[in-house]
Amino acid sequence: MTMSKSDRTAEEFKAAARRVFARQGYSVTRITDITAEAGRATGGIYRYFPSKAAVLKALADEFLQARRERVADASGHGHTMVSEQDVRDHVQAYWRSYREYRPEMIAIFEAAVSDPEFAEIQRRIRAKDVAIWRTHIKELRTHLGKPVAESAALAQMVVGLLENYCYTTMQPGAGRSRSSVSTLTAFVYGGITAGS
Amino acid sequence: MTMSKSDRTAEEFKAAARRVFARQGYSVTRITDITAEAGRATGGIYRYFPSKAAVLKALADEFLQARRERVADASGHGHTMVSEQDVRDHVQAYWRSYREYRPEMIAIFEAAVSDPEFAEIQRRIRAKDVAIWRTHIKELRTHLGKPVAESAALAQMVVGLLENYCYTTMQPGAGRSRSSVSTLTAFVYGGITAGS
DNA sequence: TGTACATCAGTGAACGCGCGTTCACTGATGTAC
DNA sequence: TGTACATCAGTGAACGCGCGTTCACTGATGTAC
Repeated sequence: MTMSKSDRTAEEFKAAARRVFARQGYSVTRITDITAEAGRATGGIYRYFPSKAAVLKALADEFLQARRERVADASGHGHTMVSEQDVRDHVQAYWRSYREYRPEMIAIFEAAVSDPEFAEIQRRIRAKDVAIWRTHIKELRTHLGKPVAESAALAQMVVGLLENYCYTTMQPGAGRSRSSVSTLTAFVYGGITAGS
Repeated sequence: MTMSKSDRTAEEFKAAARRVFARQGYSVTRITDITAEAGRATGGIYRYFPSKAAVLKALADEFLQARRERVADASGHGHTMVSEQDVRDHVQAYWRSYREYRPEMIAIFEAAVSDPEFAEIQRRIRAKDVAIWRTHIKELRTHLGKPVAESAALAQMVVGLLENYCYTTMQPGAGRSRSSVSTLTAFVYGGITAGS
């Protein structure tokens, strides 16, 4: 894992972009904000990234890669989803992942509004989360002897709720937010175990 | 309520903007898309609206006005919130309102990403919904003998869930979506009656 | 260790594209007599 | 009803601003001998 000078500069630009996105979001960020944050001249970033969107694309790809590895790890451990505590673990995992990748989440979210490429990336991220939750919800509802037919819709709601809540409470400019994992867990658990 | 020719043209521009927003959203919409949709020359819209944002502002104000009247009406009827059916009524009201004002909701949502004025409008809309739901959740939880302390957080989650779900399922370009009021109601009811 | 040359990272002023906005003009509608 | 003039809605080509992107140049690092 040795790194050329060139690689390091690219990393610095990415890191600077992350910091700027965290501070002010993606849409209002100018390419000069990123280069200034990196302490470099405007044109320099184009040696490493062909466009502003490409910088975010690189960050998004790293996030996707990291998540793939994380999911691969987790699936080996034979987790089950049968209790509220299990739900809590997953809610907490989502919350933490969102907080860790907050700049990416915010930026992808904003970019998706006007750039179809990021809309697609966002759709993929969501779809993966929904698929995971659907499996878990099926398991939990089976365990509780409840019908399983609505699992897909419930999963979509859970993911929507988590995404919206994290996005809203971790907005750029919002103060540091206390974790609301407990209340969130209660709500999600109540929601997915409800009905018939 | 008589309308001058001038008033009518302004209305036509607003109606055209609504249609365009519904079709393709706000961010990617160019002022020429709106004027073309209205069947007029580019410059004409500036006789009635000082800017592109002002067109959306006018639509947003109409929405806010309509909602104020609707809330005033409803509060006279002495609604209560003690059963799942009551929750369903409110979920359905949200769903229908969102569908009726879909162009405004989508456009305000998108505009909020880069324009602080619309971020503030969106915040106001949300805050009002949260306040209403908080009252209702308190009532319901009191009725069920459950602690009321988390009502504000729960209300925020309900509104976030509803907003996200409506936005996602009513995206421009998404096919006509069946109403999911039943599943949504079950989830929300389960969520807000959960805990202790 | 020192000199000459090549390569390459980095600079920042200038460019140019997209798009919101303007404005000189036109044609229609209204008013006076 | 008809003519002359004023007003005002509407036109669309041109303007100009913001910002992403380019490119001729500079200074630093690497290589050969």
